[in-house]
Amino acid sequence: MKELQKYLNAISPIQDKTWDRIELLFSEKKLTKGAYFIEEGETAKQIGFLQSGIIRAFYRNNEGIEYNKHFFIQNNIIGGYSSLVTSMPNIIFQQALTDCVILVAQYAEITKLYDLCPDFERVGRKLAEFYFVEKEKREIEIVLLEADKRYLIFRKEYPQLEQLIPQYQIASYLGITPTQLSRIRRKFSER
Amino acid sequence: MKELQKYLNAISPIQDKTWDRIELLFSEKKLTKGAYFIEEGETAKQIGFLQSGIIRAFYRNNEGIEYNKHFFIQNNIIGGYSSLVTSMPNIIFQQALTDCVILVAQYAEITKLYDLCPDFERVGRKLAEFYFVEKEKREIEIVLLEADKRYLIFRKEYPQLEQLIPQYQIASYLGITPTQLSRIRRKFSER
DNA sequence: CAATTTCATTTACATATGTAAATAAAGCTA
DNA sequence: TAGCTTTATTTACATATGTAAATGAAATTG
Repeated sequence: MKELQKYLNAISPIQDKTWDRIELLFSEKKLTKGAYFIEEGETAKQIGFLQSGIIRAFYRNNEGIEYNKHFFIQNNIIGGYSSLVTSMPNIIFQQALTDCVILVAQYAEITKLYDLCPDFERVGRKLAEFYFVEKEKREIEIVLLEADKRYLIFRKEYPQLEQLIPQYQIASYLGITPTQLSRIRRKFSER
Repeated sequence: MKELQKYLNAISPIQDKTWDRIELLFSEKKLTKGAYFIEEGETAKQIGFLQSGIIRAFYRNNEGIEYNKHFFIQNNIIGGYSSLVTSMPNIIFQQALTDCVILVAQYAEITKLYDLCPDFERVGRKLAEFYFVEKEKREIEIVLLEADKRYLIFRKEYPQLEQLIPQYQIASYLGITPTQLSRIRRKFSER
């Protein structure tokens, strides 16, 4: 719990009594490798905080081809934001790539608390803004940079991850096939 | 002004007296073709509502290569959202592709009004959420679809635009060269 | 209207990436 | 540990896209 408090406080300061209320909303839950935090067809209801483990957020098209939109690592908020705010079924799913421990809260409870604690609502808004900026950056990377450059950015952004998850998950994040990632890796190791 | 009121009301209802205050913040401004609403290096201060004309939002990298992130058409909000919320210099610029008439307000005045009118703040929040969802959709398109499919989506999304702006602007939106767009267009017209 | 500039298309070639199948390596399980 | 399954790499070929330069068409301007 301590880590969640630290995380929220770093975004925007929250009062101690606000934290007392927040704490009550979250409870610990375990996800084993391969299990889903958000599944196909569901409408998102919960929000989480990843205490340990790795989760991927991904999209799957009609032909079953998947694209990894994002990897979540320790001490980050998880949950289907678009689905939460639109109340439409998820099109982005979230799955544990390793065993995970998460803190889970009902999103409806969170928004209720927004009404009572403006300092907490500010955290929520800033978080959304931060995600927006991140997304803008990634969109530009995807269009303007080639896969080898994006691979280097991935390694910088997630230094630990490369050892922990399969190559084909990384390829999917980069928007290329495992074949192509293999070629890129060979190219870099040859020098 | 009427159109702006309609636009905001459609997102979330605003009271008449709230609208009276909003109206005071906006004033009309003209942009001639080629002029910038947001320029390089600046930090965004203003927000606008496009009454007529076309504006492109684009990114330019170190080598001067540009990527059109978005086209704004009539009756849409414009402005450098990321820069407004982070107070960092713009990395996305906005330029008129045709002569434009816009309504302009100081963003600081807008946020001040949020404090007074919760119904207006709700509009702001919903708008941000809507943008977020749009972005998620576009990210998926870019990674998962090939240029010819994205071209068809562009034509559906902006039916009028193809006649009004140069092909190379469209190519830049699709993340390809004018050469490649030309090939794609030929492919479609051959059938 | 002629000249100039801007834009779109085409051409030829190079490269990045995809697909499908084979092989190699690593990890898991009975 | 042996055998099975999953994952990673390699190979051969096809295709999408890029680059650079030439050409053609359209728009603009003096």
